[in-house]
Amino acid sequence: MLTKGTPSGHDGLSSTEVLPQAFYDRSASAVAPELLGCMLVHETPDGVAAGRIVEVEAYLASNDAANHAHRGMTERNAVMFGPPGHAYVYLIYGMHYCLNAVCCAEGVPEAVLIRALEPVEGIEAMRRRRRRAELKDLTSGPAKLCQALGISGELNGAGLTAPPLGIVSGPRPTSITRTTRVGVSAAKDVLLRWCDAGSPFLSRPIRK
DNA sequence: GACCAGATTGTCT
DNA sequence: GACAATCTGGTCA
Repeated sequence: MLTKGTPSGHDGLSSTEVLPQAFYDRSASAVAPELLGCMLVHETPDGVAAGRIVEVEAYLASNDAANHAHRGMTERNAVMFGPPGHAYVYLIYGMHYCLNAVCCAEGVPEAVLIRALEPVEGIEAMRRRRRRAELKDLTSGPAKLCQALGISGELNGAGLTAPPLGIVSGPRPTSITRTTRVGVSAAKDVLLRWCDAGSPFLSRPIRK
């Protein structure tokens, strides 16, 4: 179970702290690198699915044409304008979901896109959802990890500080690399992607 | 391994 | 009507 605050130590997940809302109450560019090494946890009817975050991207409120909220609030991106510490889940290309952690103060639309995980718990359920056996194919992409963890549009706007969804703190990777973002056509030269340089679970190889 | 095209649908102009 | 923060399978070197 997800336990807020003090460690209680049962299944390994509850023995670590869920990141509080205050953690997200900063710029996405400050939050993003600190999410590396943390554990994304989703409690599903199938059991707990969890993975260590190895790749993230920041989307900023100002001077970032790649941000969905760049042109103002719409029905789709409204969650980004809400309070920090919530999940912004959107559908891309008509068939894939992507998960963001909303950051910054309410009214300032910034978010961190979770791009890749290292599978840790619930791996058999992930294999069933993904219909793939290979560990590297389970969560090495923003849409892959949503499918593997059973995250869909129903969780858009859900809190990240209480079940069924949460991120718990973990050890920082020893080597972090900062690069340009993947797949964006606007503002593509800014370095707003952070990777655990030693992880084999990245969605794309590290490039300059 | 690298590259390319197709799938598929909500959102925005 | 065009585009999109992607994935997958097929082809080729």
